[in-house]
This record gives sequence, C-alpha cells and structure tokens, in this order.
Amino acid sequence: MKLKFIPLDFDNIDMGNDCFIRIFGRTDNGKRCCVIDKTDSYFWIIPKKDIDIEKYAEKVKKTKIEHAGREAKVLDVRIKDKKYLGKDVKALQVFVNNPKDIMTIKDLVKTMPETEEKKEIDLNYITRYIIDKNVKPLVWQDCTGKEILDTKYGDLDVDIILELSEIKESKEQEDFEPRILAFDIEASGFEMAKGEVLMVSLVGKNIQKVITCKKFQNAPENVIFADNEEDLLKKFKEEIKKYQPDCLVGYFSDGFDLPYMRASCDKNDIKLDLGLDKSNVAFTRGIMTTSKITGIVHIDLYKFINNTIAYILQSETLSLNDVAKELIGEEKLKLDLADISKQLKKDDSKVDWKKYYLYNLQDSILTYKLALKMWYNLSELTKFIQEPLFHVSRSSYSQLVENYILHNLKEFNEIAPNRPTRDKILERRSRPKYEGAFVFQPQAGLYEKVAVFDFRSLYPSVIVSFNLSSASLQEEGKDTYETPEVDIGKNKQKFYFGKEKSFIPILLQRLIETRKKIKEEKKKNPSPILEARDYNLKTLSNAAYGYLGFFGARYYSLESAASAAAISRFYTQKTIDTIQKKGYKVIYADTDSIMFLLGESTEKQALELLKQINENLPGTMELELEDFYKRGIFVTKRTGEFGAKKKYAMLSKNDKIKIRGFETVRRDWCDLAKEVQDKILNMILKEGNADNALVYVKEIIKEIKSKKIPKEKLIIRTQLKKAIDEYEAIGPHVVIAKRMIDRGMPIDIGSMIEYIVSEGKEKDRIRDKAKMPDEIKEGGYDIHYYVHNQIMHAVGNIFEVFKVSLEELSEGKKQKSLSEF
DNA sequence: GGTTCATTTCTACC
DNA sequence: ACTGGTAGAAATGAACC
Repeated sequence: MKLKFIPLDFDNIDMGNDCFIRIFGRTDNGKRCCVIDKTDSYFWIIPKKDIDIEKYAEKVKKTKIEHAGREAKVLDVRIKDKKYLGKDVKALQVFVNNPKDIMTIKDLVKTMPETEEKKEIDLNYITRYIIDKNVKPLVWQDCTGKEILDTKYGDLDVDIILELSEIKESKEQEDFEPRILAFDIEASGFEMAKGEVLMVSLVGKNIQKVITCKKFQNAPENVIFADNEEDLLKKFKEEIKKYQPDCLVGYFSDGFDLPYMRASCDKNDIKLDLGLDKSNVAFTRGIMTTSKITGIVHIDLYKFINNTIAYILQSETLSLNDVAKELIGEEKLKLDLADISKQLKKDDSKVDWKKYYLYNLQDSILTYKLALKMWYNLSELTKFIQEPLFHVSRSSYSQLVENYILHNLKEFNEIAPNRPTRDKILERRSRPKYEGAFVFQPQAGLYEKVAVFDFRSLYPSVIVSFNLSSASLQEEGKDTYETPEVDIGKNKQKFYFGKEKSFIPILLQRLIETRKKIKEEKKKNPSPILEARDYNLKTLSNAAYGYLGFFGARYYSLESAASAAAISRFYTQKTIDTIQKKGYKVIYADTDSIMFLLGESTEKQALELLKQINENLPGTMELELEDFYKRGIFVTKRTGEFGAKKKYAMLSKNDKIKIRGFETVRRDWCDLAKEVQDKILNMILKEGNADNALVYVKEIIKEIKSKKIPKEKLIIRTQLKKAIDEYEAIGPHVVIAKRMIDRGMPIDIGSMIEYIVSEGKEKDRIRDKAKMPDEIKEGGYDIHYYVHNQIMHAVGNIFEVFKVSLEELSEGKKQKSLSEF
C-alpha cells in the first residue's frame, strides 16, 4: 500500500538479532501511523599505514563473540575511500547485525595491531537512520510497503502499521498543524511518591479539562471528578488516549509533572503507559531528567525556551508566569500556594478548590499558547537540524551545531570524529584560555552625535573568510591564510589555514547565505515561519564559533577559535585606526562594534567612509551602519578613573533609549534602584543636563529616609548558581536560601532567592541583615543600605559626569557627607 | 579590632 | 558539563597592621 505521512517520533526496537526503526507519524488524512524500517549498522576503522588492508579486512570480518547470551559478529567489511578531517583515508566500513554490537566489536578490533582508530562508534542508530535513509523529521514522506495487522512490532495503538519498502520526500510539503495537548499537575507536596496528585489540567485546540479528586459544588462541565488519586491517573490516561495528541507539552514536565505522576502510578500499582506501544513513560536520568513517551512527542517547553530563546528574553526568571507574560502577554492566576499547602495538612475542606482548579487550568492554557507561539521555532529548527523533535526540543546550541554538521557530512564523504572521552574533556578543560575580543577603553562623559558601525556576523564571517577549522589547520606553506599573533595562555604564535575551503566553513557559509535569502524574503512577505527560520539561522551561526572552542565538541579546535578571536581583534582595531585617521574621535568599541563622534561631519560622509572601509575588508567580512544617535553617556568605573567598559546608554534619533550594562538592566538590583537609574538616564539623555535628575533623586532619598518605600521595591533577587553546600563565600542569598530550605521550601540550583536588607546593628554584615520579604514589616528596611549601597551606587557616577558629587545628593546639606547617613 | 586586598559570586556585553 | 572570552561590581574572607 501507499502512504503519505509526516514523521514525528522515532524509536528503535531490539528484536534479538535485528534492530528496527519505528517511525510514528500522521498520515495526510489525519490517521496515526507507525512505519517500520531498518538500516545498516556499522562503524569505521581507520587502519595504520603500510598494512595489507585486504588481509586486515578479512581478519576483521571473522570477528565474533558471545555476549549477553547471543553472538555479536561482523556481517561484512568493505574497504572505502573516505575523508577524515579533510584528509584522504582508506577506511574499513564494519557492518554488524545490531547497533548494540558496535560497542563489543569495536573493543575486539581495538586490540588488533593494524587498527589505528575507530570512528562513528557513538552515532545514535536513529541519527544513522535519518542520515543514511534521508528520512527527515517533520518532512512529508511518500512511501510504499506492506500493511501489518499483528503485534509483531509491539501492541501498537495506531491506525496503520506499515512495513516499509520504499520511502522518499514528498514533492508537496503542505503546512502541518500538530495536535498539541498541554498539561499541568497540582500536587500536595514537592517530594515525589510522598505527596499526592490533586488535579491535572489538559488544554488543546478544542479541549479544556481538569481532572481532580477534590470535589466541590457547582462545578462546570469541563471538570471531571475522580474518586481518588488512582482514579484520577486512570482518567488522565483515558483522556490522552481519546485526544490522540502528536505532542504532549508541559512546562518543566521533564523534571516534575511526568516523574511525579509516574511515582504516583507506582504507588497505586498502575502503569503510566501513555506510549503508543503501551509502554510506561521512560526516564533517562542525567544532570536533568528527560521523560519520553513512545510515539507521542513529549516536549518540555521550559527546556526548549531555556536552551534556545532564553537569552533574548527580558524576563528575570524563566518561570511560566514571567515567560508567558513576555511572550503572550498573559499571566498565571494569583494563588497563595503556601497557604493552600498549610490548609491541606490541616483540613482540606477549607481549600477553595474552585479557585485552585482555575489556577491549574490557566497553567495549561498558558503552556498551550506558548507551545503554539514556539511551534515554528521548534519545527523549523527540527527540519533544519534533521534530528527528531524530541531531541531538538532538548538540545543545547552545541548539540544543534554538531548535529547540523553531522547530518550534512555525506556530501563531503567525511567520517565523523567520536565524541571526546572523559579524559579528553578533562585535558581540554585544563587548557589555558585564549585571548578573546578587543574592548576599547572609553572615557566617561556625555557625547553628542554618535555614529555606530558594526561588523555583520563578525565571527562567522571570519571563520568563513579565513577557512578556520581543524580540518584546514596546517603548517606554514603556499596557499594558506596566515593569522595575526594568536595568544593562547602565555604563548603567542601564528597559525596557518589552507585556502581550499573545508566542510565546516562551507556549511557555515551556506547557513549565512540561506539566512540572507530568508531575510530578503521576509522583507517582501513577513511571516512567523520566516521569522523563526531567520532567528534559528542567526543563533546557529553565532554559536558555531563557541562550538569550536567547546571542550565537548566532536570538531573541537582551540586553534581555530583562538584564531577567529585574533583575526577579529585585528580587523576591529584596524578599522578603528582608519576611522581615527579620517579625523573622527572614536569613543568606544566592543568586539564587533565601533562608536565614534560625527563632529562637524555629516551622516552622508560617515556612510562614504563605511563604503571605503568595506572595499578593503577580506572575504565575506562586512561593516554595517548600526545607527546614528543623538546622545550617549559613559560613566567611570567605581574603582579607578577610567571609563567603564560595557556600560553605556544611548538616545536614538527617534528618542528611544538603549541601555547596556547599567544596574537598570541587571536583575540582581532592587526595583527601586533600577527605576531611579532608568529615570535619570532618560532625563539626562533627553534634556542634555542633570538638573531635573538631581531634584528627582533627592526626592527619592527623602522618601527612603522617611520609610515610605513599599518593600516590594526593595527586594533583591539573586539566583542560586550551585548546590547550597558548595559555596565557599556565604553571601546574603546563600543565607536566605538555607533558611528557606529549613522551612521546607523547594529550593535548588537555579532558584531565584529574594531578600530585603533589614535594620540591624551598624557593624552587621549584609548577610546578617538579609531577611526574606515576608519576615519584615513595611518600613523595616535598612535606610543606610538602600540610600548608600543601592541608590547612590546606581546614580553616583552618572552625576559625576556633570561634576555633581555624591555629597550634593544628600538633601541639599552640602556640608554633610554621605558617610553620615 | 579595624583596614585592606584578594577571592568568590553573579550578571551583563558581544 | 552541555557554545566562547571580557568586564563590572558587591560581598565575603583572609591577610595585614
């Protein structure tokens, strides 16, 4: 029979001697299908030089061993002309029955004297399948095969099972709208198996339901009452079965919702068999748990957002509330969970269950809307990287870059390097750092008419233009690019890269060119898909440089990363020179951007200079106009007389303010200090002087001293970056975190710790005065700390630019110094 | 017992 | 441990007098 379908989830099943791939997907008429296929299992051997390769191949072919109750053996060995890191090699392709045999066979082969290296031993079988059979996730496929009606490949809850004979990409690639179901649970405690699942909400396109075992009056239709926890879990399974989602989406569900439900199922002696093959939800425990459901793609949106878009978000935390607020403009319902937790322990009839269920439902609504919002980012990324959706939604940028390379090696006839071993990683991590970007030493001051140029995708363009990668690194010679002096640790040396384009720079260049096309298309026909593609390609190309210097990378190349930085420094400084020689005053530069004063020159003249600079830049390197600004302000460092780097504010021609590095944009300062700083930066940049700003700050200081500031504005938030007992220096947030843990609150690595500095003895350390916000009354804050350590520090060196000293800020009493506060 | 300085820690910039 | 280096700054903690 013929079938057109879209692959959503992949897994492999071990049938003793054989291993099959099961592709779960949706057909073009909306049916659930499972397509069965297999592909060769193999790895590569690169033999030592000057051996009899035919003989060696024969020897490898005879390898077999009894292992785990069956025979692992080599099926076939083929001698092939391949490339490894750009160099020609004659390699042995060693075929085995079952991917799990690769590990045992390669250990046997390792001991043979002819063996130099063994490669692609750690390539996932599903990745192998996708590459070799060219079956891409989320890309419509036309296939033919035999329909299977029995349970040979598992007791599958799908409409069609097909044993594949032929498959190829469909010509028609219509848009695919997945059946997304969002879910969220509420439980009586954070500890698994101890607490109880109280309710679970489910939200999809035409469904909004809550299942709960806590009964209440006047419940609307979408509330399903369960008799107890066991019944609740069973009803949850029924709903999933009925709805048939392609994707089950949660927020932090890898680490909480699914493991919690599974623990509750275990406790009640039932299975959480959501899998289409009736399998239990399965966990892989590492640093972070992942929860997999066979055939249904479980997506933990928190992970995806954290990995791929967190850094463009303004939110101070990645909590569902903050992220939803920023991305879809909606928030969680307000509910005092600590209070409910108390009531639950005493008398749960006092709990307002009606309110609680609405809260639970809202969480799923937010998760569902976020999933829709993120869908194109996720699906386009999946199509581009070509790894399964489940995997891509959990991948870090280094993994994405690596998989992009791995899935495109075929055309270069390249064998992939292995993942670095533990020892190798240790060795790489102990290497000295190399010198990175150049940052220009600014001078504090208020500047007028500022022009900003920046290099378009500087690092990627340098990697492409100078062909940087481990495969092209070579000795000095003809047809090589010579780098400037590269500083690694205490060593300074030049490196040489061959001019014949190597595969990593080629792939990177392709990525940049694809993005260029998408940007043009986007201009003509803006759409969320193009927006997502543009974003994905931009972030991927930016991550490529970091990947080269990442200790866990298969294509690790410290020399290439260090060279990219050195070349970038060289051209940024050279460009600064050129601009200065034209008579402009350069005021600042950081990595790929240069700021200078227009002075008496016109914008047009600056643009002419830009054109002239571009004519002399090598390869694909290009300098662009970032913008012209009316004003900009730089301040001094707290220590020393120099201007602070990475700290400035600019006023654009349409009166928009861009603030970098200042406390305003840092989450570890209290709202009051941030607000005040933001306001005075606005006043100063728009008015060109500090007169009104000074009046304003004095007013605020008066308010602090009269204890009029509400405590919410004084909360300082700091994230816990490591386990509580690993801290050497016990800062305020560590003390508070300890106290919270003592009180049974769920505090862990990554938790945001909130505290207020309260009144205390003068000589007390900050950490002794730090209190949890609900531990102190309104006005119980430390006046001296908030005036001096927060407000003054946030505004002091801004006023210094106008020669207003800190003393003058103290309510007009000029003779009184600040230290007397 | 108080001052000074190095270290630890967090967060931002690009 | 899950892309890189550069930089500012607060607060602690040890060294110092």
